Amino acid sequence: MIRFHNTLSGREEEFLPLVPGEVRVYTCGPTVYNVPHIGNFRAYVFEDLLLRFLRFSGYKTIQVMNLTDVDDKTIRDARTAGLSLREYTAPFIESFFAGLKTLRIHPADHYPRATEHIPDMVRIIKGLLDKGVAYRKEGSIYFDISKFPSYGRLSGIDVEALRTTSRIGARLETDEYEKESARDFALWKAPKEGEPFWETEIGPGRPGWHIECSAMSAAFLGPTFDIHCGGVDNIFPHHENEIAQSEAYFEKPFVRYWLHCHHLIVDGEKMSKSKGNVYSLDDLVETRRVDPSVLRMFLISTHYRKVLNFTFEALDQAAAALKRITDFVYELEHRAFPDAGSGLAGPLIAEADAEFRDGLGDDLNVSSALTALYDLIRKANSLIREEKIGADEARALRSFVSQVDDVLAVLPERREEEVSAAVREKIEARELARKAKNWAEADRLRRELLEAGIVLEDTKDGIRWKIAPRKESS
RNA sequence: GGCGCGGUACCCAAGUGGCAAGGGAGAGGUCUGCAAAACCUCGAUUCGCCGGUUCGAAUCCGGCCCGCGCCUCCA
Repeated sequence: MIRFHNTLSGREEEFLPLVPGEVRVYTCGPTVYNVPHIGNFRAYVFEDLLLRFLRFSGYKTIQVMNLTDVDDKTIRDARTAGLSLREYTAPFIESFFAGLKTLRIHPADHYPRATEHIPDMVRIIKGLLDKGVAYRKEGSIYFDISKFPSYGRLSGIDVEALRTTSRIGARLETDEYEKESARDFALWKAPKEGEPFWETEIGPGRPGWHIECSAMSAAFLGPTFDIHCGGVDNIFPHHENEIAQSEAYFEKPFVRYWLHCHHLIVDGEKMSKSKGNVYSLDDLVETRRVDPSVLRMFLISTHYRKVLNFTFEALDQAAAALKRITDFVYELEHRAFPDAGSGLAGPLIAEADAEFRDGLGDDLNVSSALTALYDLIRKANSLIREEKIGADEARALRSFVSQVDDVLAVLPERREEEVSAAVREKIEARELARKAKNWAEADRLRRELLEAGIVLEDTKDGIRWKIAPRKESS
């Protein structure tokens, strides 16, 4: 059984898709006015884990991720740069997709752009006007939240309090607003001098932020779909407003399960430009040479509904944890196993498999799932040591780890295990020195190789070497 | 002020009524020329604090303290 914590109910619920065997998922994507940071990627990695697990569990998945390529900031910055929206956003979109690849995030089925779905949005806005739940004011169109009784259900916000209160108890004079209520939100914004706008049947202008998700999710997934994900900051107002628009227009339930991931903080503090602690993927992977697998391991290993604290020490710990898995795989692939095994590997795998599935099925409890894997590794290593794992069993274990990694996707890409002739010669020279019991020379060469990222292991079956994981440098 | 998340060993982190998972780091040991890898052993009489319920609580209830997030078109 799969259970997810649904923000709508505030508790865990059994997950059953609308159409048996098929899951439709909408994941809030990037606003492409800037290079995405690792906090953004935490959300995408979480969503990737979710989708991978659903497929691992036998579901067919359809995933849509939007690209918000028109909003206030995008317009503002494009204007400053003297570029069109399309020109301005192109490099950020590219950076976003490059990041997905780096972190081995499986591509969504569709990446619709807001600017390419204006007609879909206009249709909904027009419908909302016709139904009387939206109104025009000075060229803009607003959604009237008083016409949507369940407004506030997702976020648990009291609409009455919202109407008169901003933060810290400060009262707002609602009369001063153009909108009829302080918290009515814009569906369509009147054109402003020098800003891009679209000529449409509801008049010239550009879309409000929330409407794109209502329009594009319906276009690809239908008016009702299974899962909608995003960061916790989107619960209010973004997702609350999406529900209002979609349900008021389609008169059908919008999303069945809302899954929100918490934020990533850095050194215990919120990422912010003023603190200078905002990291992009390139800052870590290119500049500091952090292994992308290690970064993914780090991002994945804290439960998605908890705040994740990014520190370089935590990254080192993730690297150590990952190494435990990669060393196990290395052992399975490079050791000479006896022909006959003990028959103990099968039950071990079955047990780990069940625990792994149960763990992730429990609202993506990665800790439990990883424990299943580590338990298997410890027990299997123990059997390997006792020569109780046969060649077939080693293959079965390797295959199980691969299956698990279809979900986690943390094992490094298979590196070409080729090194330069110079390194190869050095390894041989070190072997000769060792055979001659010239320990000083052998150790010196080993140290040199280690600095070049080559780890040597002397086993009773002979020398073997592996490429050390990349270690970040600051 | 409202809504929400969290406080479990040196670090990370599961567990949500019945003897406190797992990973890392650390200590000791086996193996090894030495390492590396691996395995074994050790490690919280205790789960932010104080009360309460219970045969029994990290887990339920009440109160308090601390950290953090959102309530600004920030995932």
